[in-house]
Amino acid sequence: MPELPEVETIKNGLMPAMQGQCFKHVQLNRENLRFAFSKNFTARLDGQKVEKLSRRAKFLLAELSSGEKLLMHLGMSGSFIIGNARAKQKEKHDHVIFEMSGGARIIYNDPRRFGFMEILEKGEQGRLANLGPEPLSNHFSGAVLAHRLANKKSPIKTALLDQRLVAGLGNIYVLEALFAVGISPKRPACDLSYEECAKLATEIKQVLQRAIRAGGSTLNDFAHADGNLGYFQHSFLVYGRKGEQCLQEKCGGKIIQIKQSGRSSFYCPKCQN
DNA sequence: CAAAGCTCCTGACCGC
DNA sequence: TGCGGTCAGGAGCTTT
Repeated sequence: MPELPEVETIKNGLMPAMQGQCFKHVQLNRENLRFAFSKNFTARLDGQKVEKLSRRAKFLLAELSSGEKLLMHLGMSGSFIIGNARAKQKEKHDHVIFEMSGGARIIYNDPRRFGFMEILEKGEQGRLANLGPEPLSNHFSGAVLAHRLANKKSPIKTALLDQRLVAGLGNIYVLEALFAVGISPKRPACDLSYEECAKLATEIKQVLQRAIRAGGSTLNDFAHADGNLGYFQHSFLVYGRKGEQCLQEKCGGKIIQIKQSGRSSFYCPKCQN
C-alpha cells in the first residue's frame, strides 16, 4: 500500500533510470489496469524525453518533452522493478515495460491492478485537479488543517483519508499520526481544537519524513539486491497491532481494531481520546 | 453539498 | 493437501 513516503522513495529510485532519458520502447501486456491506458499510449511515449520525474500526493509524474505528462499511480499493490537484475525475464502481473535510452528496463508489476497510467495533455490537470495541499509543503500547516476541518462532521480518521482535504495520506500513516498525538480516530473532525490541529499537522509531517528517510535506506538494500522498488514494510507503532500492549510510555492500554467507512482503524482507547 | 457504502482485484491467511 | 471464506485497501462511483 504505497502511501506518500513509499511513492517518494520509488520516485528517487526511478530517477537515475528515467529522468533525462528517452522512452526507447514501451510495451503493454494488457489493455488496462484499473482504467484503460490513454489512447495511443505507447506511440505517444515513444521517443519522448522525460524532462522531469516528480511526485504529487501518491502520483508519480513524468513530464515529457512534448509538454504532456505521464501520470502513474501504484494503487495498493503496484511496484516498479529496474529489470536486468531480475531472475526471470517475465513474472506474472508484469503489465508495462519501459525501455529507456540510457539502457534501463523498467517493469511495472501490479497483482491487484488498482494502479493506473494515463497521459495528460499539456496543461490538463486530470485526476490531479481536486487534490488538497501536499502535506510536506508550506501549504499544509495547523492553521490550514484547522480551517479545512472546521465544518467536517466525519471522523478525523476518515477526513484525513480524503485526498481533497490533504493529499497523499493513506490508512497507515493517518493512524500512526493520530496515535502519536493521542487523538481518537473516532473524534468528529470539527471537534478538534486549534492546538490539536497544530500538533496533528506537525506530527503528520514528522511521520511522513521519518518514513521517507527509512525508505531511502531500505531502497539502497533493495535496489542492489533485485532492483525492486516496491513499497517497504516499515515497523508501525499502532497499525496492525490489534490486541497488543500500547507502546506509549506508561499507558498500559491495549490496541483495538474497529471499522470506519469500511477501513480498518487501530488505536488505543486508553490514551487516544 | 456531504457522507457513507459499494466496487474493482489477487494473494495471504484461517479453519476444517 | 485442498477448499471455501474472509480480509486488505485507493479512490472513483453510486446511493442516501
